[in-house]
Amino acid sequence: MKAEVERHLDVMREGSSEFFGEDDLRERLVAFVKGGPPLRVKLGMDPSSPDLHLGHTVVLRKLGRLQELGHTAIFLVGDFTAMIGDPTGKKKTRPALDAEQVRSNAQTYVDQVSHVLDVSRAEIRFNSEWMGELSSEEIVRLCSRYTVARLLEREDFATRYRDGTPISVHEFLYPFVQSYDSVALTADIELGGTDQTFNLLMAREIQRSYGQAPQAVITHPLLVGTDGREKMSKSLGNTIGIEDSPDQIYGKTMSISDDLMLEYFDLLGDGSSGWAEQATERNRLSEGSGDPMAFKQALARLLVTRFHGAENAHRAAERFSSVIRQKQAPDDLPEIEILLANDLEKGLLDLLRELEFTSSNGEGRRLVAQRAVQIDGEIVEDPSHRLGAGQYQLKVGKRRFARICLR
RNA sequence: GGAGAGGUACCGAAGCGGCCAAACGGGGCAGACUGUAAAUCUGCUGGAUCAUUCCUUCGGAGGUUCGAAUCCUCCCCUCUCCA
Repeated sequence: MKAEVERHLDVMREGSSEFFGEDDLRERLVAFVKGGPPLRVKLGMDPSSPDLHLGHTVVLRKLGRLQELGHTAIFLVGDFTAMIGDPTGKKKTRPALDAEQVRSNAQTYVDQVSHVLDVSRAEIRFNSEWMGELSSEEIVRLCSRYTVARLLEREDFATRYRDGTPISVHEFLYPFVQSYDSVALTADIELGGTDQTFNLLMAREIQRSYGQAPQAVITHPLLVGTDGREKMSKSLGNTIGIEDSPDQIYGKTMSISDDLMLEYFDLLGDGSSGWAEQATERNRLSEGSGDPMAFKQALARLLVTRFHGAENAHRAAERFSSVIRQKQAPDDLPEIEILLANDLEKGLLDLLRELEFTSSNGEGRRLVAQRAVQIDGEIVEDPSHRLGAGQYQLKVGKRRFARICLR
């Protein structure tokens, strides 16, 4: 009995950063193990960008594992909240989204989440469900439960206030809404990134003021983006997306720094078979021995496998080694047919733009001048180069290839 | 309501009548190096043409000037202090 409770707590702690309210939770766990109701575990996400990435999966995996222990996984889509725009960690006001955008993002979220979580057994909720109903009177009452001074304790607000960066009043509302979500869902546990600590803790107080037992809060370290600097985020363009192709996931993973790859391994690994096998190698690397490249390849394969299966992971690995390492064009490039106009020739710069390799002729000229453009393996020197009818292999930079047929 | 400060390219930030398509840093792209990297070094980084030149851009709209991102007027937005 006791061991069972500890087992649950261990899973909760694993890979986490901080755990608040553990003692209260233990009591509820004991009740659960004795046949009581499962704990309600909340994880909320804003459908502000349509794509989920590896950063989101850290916490999603945790939700999935708690689900496997028999608890209720609640995936909350913050469709109402997205219209406010989460100010967390932001240096300036985040643009609010319109209802249309939010709805379509929300739908793709649920689809994507199904890669990491058993959606059929989870409770999928939208906070517009209750927030849309809340009267102005109730909103004002909700706001009376917390003070401005306490909101300003938040690092991001404090910084912006001090630096004179604008803070709109509606941004103050965000943590209230998020807290109210916990009330509406009667959450026992809420998961989130460390950047959400404030919001998550505030929910405990709001729950208490509504006469509910406060939720436990488990925060997790933020996954650093592929740039190795900032947290992974779509707007910073440093993500590895759940919906990325096998080649993209593999290639992006290979491009991260050695330091970062260890962090990825630790945060993204879930102790399942493939990961466990690499654990000893991982320890060898942190001691300075071992083969970093082989390890990174293993990591890349594990990640591709998770989202696309072992078969695709194997193919991605092979393609990577021939295309990038041996600088060969991929052999399964689709051929693109382009019809020639009546002059029977096509200017290289126009062609590059049609393939969307460049966005202007200036950029094309630059690439030619930088000796980055190859046709059939030959570096092109002349930007005004013209191509007649025929088949060509085009290479731009390190990894942009095209097989074209001009007719 | 009063008094100041400010809005510059993807971001940060100089410029304050012509030499400004606009310094510098970051980011991005390319090349070298490498283990695929990272770090480092070099170059490029509004558009059309590349020979000159032309077009669009410095919150918005007007105006003054041969000529404005730079001066004037009005408007919009942000910040600070005081009420």
